[in-house]
Amino acid sequence: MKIGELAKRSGQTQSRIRFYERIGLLKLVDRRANGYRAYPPEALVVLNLIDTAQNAGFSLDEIRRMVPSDLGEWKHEGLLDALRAKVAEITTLEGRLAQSKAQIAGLIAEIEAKPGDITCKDNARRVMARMLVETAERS
Amino acid sequence: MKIGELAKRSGQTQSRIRFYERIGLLKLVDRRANGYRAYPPEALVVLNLIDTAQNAGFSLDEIRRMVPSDLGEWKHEGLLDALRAKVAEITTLEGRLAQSKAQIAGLIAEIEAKPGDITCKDNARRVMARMLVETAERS
DNA sequence: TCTAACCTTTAATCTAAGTTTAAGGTCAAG
DNA sequence: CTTGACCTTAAACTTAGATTAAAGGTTAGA
Repeated sequence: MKIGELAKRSGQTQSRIRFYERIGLLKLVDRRANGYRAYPPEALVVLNLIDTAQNAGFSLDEIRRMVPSDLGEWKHEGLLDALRAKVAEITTLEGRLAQSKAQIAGLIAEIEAKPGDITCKDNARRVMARMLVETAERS
Repeated sequence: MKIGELAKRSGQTQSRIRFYERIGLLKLVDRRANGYRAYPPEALVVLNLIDTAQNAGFSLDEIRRMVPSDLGEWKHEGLLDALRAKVAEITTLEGRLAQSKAQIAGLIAEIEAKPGDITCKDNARRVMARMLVETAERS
């Protein structure tokens, strides 16, 4: 399979596929006499794997460490550790997002609760004072 | 207040404070005769505000659009819209994270459920087949 | 043979949010 | 008057994950 076909079948750009090769992520490639890249069908599997892992939040660097690229010898214990670490990481991130969301929601409520008889400027001051309290609490 | 003091009191680096000024985020600054920057106390408030907003997940670009920098005229309706949009964005992100987490957790379970009588290589194939199914389902 | 579709390479460019470096001006103390 | 702390600028560099451009080689079909 030439790169154009692999690109079409994997849904990725040629430049991206060449980039993965350059950074040592996709080693499953040969060369024909004319210099063209020749991919075995497994290359499609690897590209899908990379895409899946990336969607799960792994960086290309992490993926390179996890995927053996020859597709047959997973350094199994390291992989499990990486997966568990990633779950923990996501959990942490979820906590931070929930906090941010609550903070913003609170701010919206604060702004909307404008007494109506005070000026916009005064409301701004009131809201700002509240935000600074939150900032102080966070640190 | 000179930049050194502002940096110390805000907990940010001088280069960062100059950078904020350069991109038009911190306009609350004067110059002394010698060329030194002179900050009013409110600059500290603005820096805290930027920090808070950034922690809530806003980009500097978004912050610039939201914060009027003269600290007294909030284009109120735009701010509320931005805040609501950010809450929606966080909610979307939370959904994606939950999905990723579930996917990884499933993968961990799959790997650990290795029958015990098959080889590591065969288990790799089994797990990979499973991952590719998930990839296909996602697209 | 011409042309269009493919393929190759290296190097530059992009975004975000800054940091670092180089070269130099200002100021207070001893 | 010199030393050290502080300030100035512009420009280059950083990371991640690519994309784009420039310049050129290969191949299939009419």
